[in-house]
Amino acid sequence: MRYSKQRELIYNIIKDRCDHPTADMIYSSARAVEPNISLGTVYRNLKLLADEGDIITLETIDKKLHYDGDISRHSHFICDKCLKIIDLFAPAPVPNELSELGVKLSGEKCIYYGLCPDCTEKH
Amino acid sequence: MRYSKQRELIYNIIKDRCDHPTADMIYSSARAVEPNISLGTVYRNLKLLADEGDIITLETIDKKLHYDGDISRHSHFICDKCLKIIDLFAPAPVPNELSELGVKLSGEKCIYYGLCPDCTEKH
DNA sequence: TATAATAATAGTAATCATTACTGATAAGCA
DNA sequence: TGCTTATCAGTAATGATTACTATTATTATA
Repeated sequence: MRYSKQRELIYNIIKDRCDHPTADMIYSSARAVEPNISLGTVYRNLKLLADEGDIITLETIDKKLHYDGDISRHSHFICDKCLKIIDLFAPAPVPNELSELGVKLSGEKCIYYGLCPDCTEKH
Repeated sequence: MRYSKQRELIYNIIKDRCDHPTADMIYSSARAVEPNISLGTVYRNLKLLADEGDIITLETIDKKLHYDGDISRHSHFICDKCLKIIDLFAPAPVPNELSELGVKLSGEKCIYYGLCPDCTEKH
C-alpha cells in the first residue's frame, strides 16, 4: 500500500481521540486540517485501516459504523439512553463452547447495554 | 397493542426458525403465506417486537440487521469467511468493571469471530 | 533528478437497507 | 352493528456507505 497524507491524517485522528467516532465525525476533524479531503477518501481509508487491523469497527444500534483506535482486546458499554460508549478494559472471557466447536478465534466484539451513571442519576 | 395477523405471522416465522434471518428473509417467508404482506409491515413489526423484547436484534458486519427469536441470554459466533452465525449457549460472563462503574445492565451482545469448522476444513 | 506507471484522491452519482407517508382496511369497544 | 383508530399495502424518501471518473501524487527506475 502506497503512503498517503490523507490516510496518515485519518489514522492519527482516530488514534488521538478517546471516543469512538463515526465516519462523518472523522471527516469533520480531518477537514479542519485538510479542507479539501473528501468523504469518500475517509470511508475508503477507514475500511483499509480496519482491514489491515490498525483500527477496529463497532457495529452499534444507531446504524452508523463507529471506529476505535484502541486495538487492544477490550469490550464496550453503551448507554441505552444517551448512547455514550464506554471502554471496558477487562476483556470478556471466551466461552469454553468455542474451543469445543473447534474454531480458531480471530476476534470478539462484546457490547454491554444499560444506563450509564449520568443517565441513572437524572432518574 | 392491537392484534394483527401480520405481526403474529412474523413472530411465528422468527420463533420457528433456528437461523438469524434479516428483514428481507423474513419478508420472503411471510409472502409464502401472505402474498400481499408489505415489506414496510415486516420492518415495522420487527421493530415493535424488538422494542417489546420479544425478539433480539444482531448488528453484524454485513450492514443488515439480523433477528433472533431466542431471547435467552446467549452469545454468537460469526464465521469470517461464510458469515454463518452460530449460537453459543454459554453466556458471556459480565466484567467486574461494570459493577464498579455503577451501571445497571439491561442486556449484552457478544459476538465472537473466526473460521467455522466447515471453512477451516477446506483450508 | 527526470520520467513513467499506477495507486490514491476529490467530487459526484449510485446503491441499498430502512423509515416515512397516505389512503384503505380491520380490530375491538360501546 | 357501528364507530374509532391502530395497522396495513404500496410507494416515496432518507441516509449511510460504496462506486465511478478524471485528476493528482507516490514511488520505482533510468
